[in-house]
Amino acid sequence: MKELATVYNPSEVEGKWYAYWMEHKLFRSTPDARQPYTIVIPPPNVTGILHMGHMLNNTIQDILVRRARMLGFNALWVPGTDHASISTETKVIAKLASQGIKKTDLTREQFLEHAWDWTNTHGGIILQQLRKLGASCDWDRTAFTMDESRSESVIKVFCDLYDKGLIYRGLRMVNWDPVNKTAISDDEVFFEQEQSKLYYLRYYLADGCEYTPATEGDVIHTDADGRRYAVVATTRPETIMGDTAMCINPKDPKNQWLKGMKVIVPLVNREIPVIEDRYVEMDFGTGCLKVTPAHDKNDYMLGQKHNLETIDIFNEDATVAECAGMYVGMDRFDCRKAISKDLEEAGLMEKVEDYTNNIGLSERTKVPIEPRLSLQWFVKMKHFADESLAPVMDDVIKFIPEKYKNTYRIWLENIQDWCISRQLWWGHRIPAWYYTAPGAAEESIVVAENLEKAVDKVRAIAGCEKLQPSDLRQDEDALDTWFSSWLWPITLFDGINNPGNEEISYYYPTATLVTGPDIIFFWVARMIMAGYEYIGKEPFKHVYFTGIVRDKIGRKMSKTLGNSPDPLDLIEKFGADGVRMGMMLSAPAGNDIMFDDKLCEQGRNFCNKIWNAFRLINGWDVDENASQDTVAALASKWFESRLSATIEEVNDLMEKFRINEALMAVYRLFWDEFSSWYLEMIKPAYGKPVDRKSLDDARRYFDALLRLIHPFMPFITEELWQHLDQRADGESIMYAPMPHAIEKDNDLLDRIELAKEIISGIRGVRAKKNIPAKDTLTLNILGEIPAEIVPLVSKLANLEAINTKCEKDAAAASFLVGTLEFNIPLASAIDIDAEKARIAKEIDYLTGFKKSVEKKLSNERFVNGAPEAVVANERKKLADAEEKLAALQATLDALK
RNA sequence: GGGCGCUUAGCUCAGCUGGUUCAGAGCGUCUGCCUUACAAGCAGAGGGUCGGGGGUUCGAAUCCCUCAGCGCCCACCA
Repeated sequence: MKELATVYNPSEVEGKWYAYWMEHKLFRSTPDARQPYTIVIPPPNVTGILHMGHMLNNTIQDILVRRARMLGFNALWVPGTDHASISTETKVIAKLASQGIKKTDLTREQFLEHAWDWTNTHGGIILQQLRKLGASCDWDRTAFTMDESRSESVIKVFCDLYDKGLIYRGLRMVNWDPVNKTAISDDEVFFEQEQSKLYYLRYYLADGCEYTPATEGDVIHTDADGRRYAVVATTRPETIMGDTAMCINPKDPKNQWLKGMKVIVPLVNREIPVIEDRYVEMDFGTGCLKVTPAHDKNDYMLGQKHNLETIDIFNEDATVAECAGMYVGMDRFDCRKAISKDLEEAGLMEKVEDYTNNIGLSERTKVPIEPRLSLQWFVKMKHFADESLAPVMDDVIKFIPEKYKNTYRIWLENIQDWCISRQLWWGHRIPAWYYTAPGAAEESIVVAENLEKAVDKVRAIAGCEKLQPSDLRQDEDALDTWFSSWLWPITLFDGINNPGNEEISYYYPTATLVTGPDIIFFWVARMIMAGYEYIGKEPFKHVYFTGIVRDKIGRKMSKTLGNSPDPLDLIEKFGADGVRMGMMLSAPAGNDIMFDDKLCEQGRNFCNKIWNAFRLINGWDVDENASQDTVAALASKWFESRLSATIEEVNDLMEKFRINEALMAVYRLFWDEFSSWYLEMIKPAYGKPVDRKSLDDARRYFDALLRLIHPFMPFITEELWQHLDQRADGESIMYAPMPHAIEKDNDLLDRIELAKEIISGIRGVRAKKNIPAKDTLTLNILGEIPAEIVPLVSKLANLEAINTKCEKDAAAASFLVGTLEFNIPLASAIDIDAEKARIAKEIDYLTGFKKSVEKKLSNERFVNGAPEAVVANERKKLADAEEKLAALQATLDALK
């Protein structure tokens, strides 16, 4: 065999094996007789690039898929991308802007052409990057939320829900961006503290209002002319033209006198009623709230509740509208200044205070959001919420970690209808058409999969037989991105267009969804809803929520902070396997991970460890005639059990999705048990050959270890697995079975642990006494150890003799394992004072320990109350302590 | 404001329904080693009264109360 470098070089092998896997279509899955194990990728934004969050997320998915594959499942990981309407449209607009093109100068068709160009050039870069990570996706299935099959499904579902009466068009208060003239979603609004003013405005009682005698506590304002008025505190005086009520808290003692009154909106001189609602905070301002249903979310809620009129006083660009009757055409902020001045001059401004409040700004244009009523499309959620709560609460769909069940439940219990229309072009266009029936005063709506069908539908209506396609006008809006994402696990298998087909029947429900808790509502919950609605089954069995990747001091990774490493640079530096391990080492489910390059370094070091262990085994010459010596035979028997123990542990941990702990278990098995102990046990003397049996055993264990590690570190394990034996072309560790646990010999495991402790004790003496490893020593045991482990201890501790049943030797270095004492006679005299001090210290500790145990045992309530086993155990502790103390005392006495 | 969660070694975290796998792991630190697989390594060592206080119990890192600090989600007071 050819000589291997002492350092593993990932870049030399990773590309090679990925190409090999692709060439032999090893990621490919089609339905067959095996059990399926399916994961659908949370589709990244089509124009996005790989960041650390993706690394974490996709590493986990790959680990799960690769493991399932080796466990004999027909494992499928479906990749794809999301059209991400808002984000992509924003990027395209920005790109056009840099070329001096405004979106408003383009037709919808022209814009979409640019968007598709952009998508096709930048699209899928992220999927290419995933390959560097080793992602074992079935690339032949790569999907896009806006490709033909997915689009068709989305439109079908829209029509279906509309026909079922679950989609409707209605008014809703949206976050309006007056610059882009579009509604934006809540998550695109960010809040900032702003120094603003609180204006106190006079609302005079309307003429003819019966005066209500003041009750105690009433705060009644009267001006110089004796006219009574209420005072309203507002940050937005420019909206008074839209006032349709004043609201007080019915329990507010200050404002009892206002009950049932009407007041006059200042400057506007319109009468509005005083309404009562507990929503109003009595302590804020004067306890009087002006209600402007068209321009505030809560006011809208009040308006609905109390049947108030809604006056929309702003245009799309947030200038004052015609219907306001005054300040028409003025920008909202100019209007605020003007109106404030006019109020002041009219004596209607009581006072102005400085005030700090949170104000919502558009993430895109940084201008304050204008809450605005507009006609939007909605999905009724009640029906869906009812169906999708129980499966999660009953663990039909298991959330990991479980705490998110709560979050999920609370959201569902307070669910609001889902606004699915967006004033965007990039996305699935809403399949609704408007037409005016002959003689009708208003437009009607028809929903259909396409224009042709829409026309057919319209013509079927009496009186509309002669309408032409050109008489129909399609809705301009696009659907919310999530309206395609929520179908993802279904549409990937064509379950909408082709219900009950082989693929959907086989791959659905999928096994595990790996995603972030931030999209539990947007995506996870809605997939569950769609799953039950369209397939009648849950979309996945498990949802594994990852944490957020932060930097090592806990800050979120962000472009502006520049604290986010480029994943590809990391792979370049540490190898994909090293980075994967680095990601996984500190990533318990649901916890944020503090990412540190150091962790990747640890991963890289582990690769190197594996590499060198292979070099060792690989370099041994075999003596075909030699038989296995007792130490190697024992080591082999032991390691088989030790391996099984970890296999069991890993199985258990993986089942609980404690992936980082599983990885750590494997890491320690390989590094400590296999490399530091097993290989040292069987290692032939320098220059000597190894016997055939020992080599075969070692290679067999190494093979098993590679398989155990492969899901975590696919590249190095493939490389070495291929080196380990002659493999046929197309053969891969990817399909080698995951090792199974055999029945463990627990007594043997205990005996070897004892041997290890003795060896460590001897090494400890060497370290303390500065005795080089190559100097042989004699070990005297004041008792016995199992004969079986004697040669093993002798070999690893480099002993020339082991004597049992020895007498105490005052001149020897000593140590205890359990209650058994070991002496090592030393050539040079031991430092008696130091030794005495050490032993005295130990006696001190043990005496204290003994006392506490005795105290416990002399407590009748403990002896009577505690379980038998616990009491027996305490007795043993006491006996052991006494034995140890006696031994130590004897040593101490001997030293004197 | 409502809800959820966290606080254990220098750092990142395990410790399930209270009692030998209860004080653990990895990394880091310290000491000694270039020992012929690996210095990206080997051997050894030190390190925490489990956030503070109180309670329940024979017994509490573990259960209850309380205080302090941190984080997340939702709703955001005009």
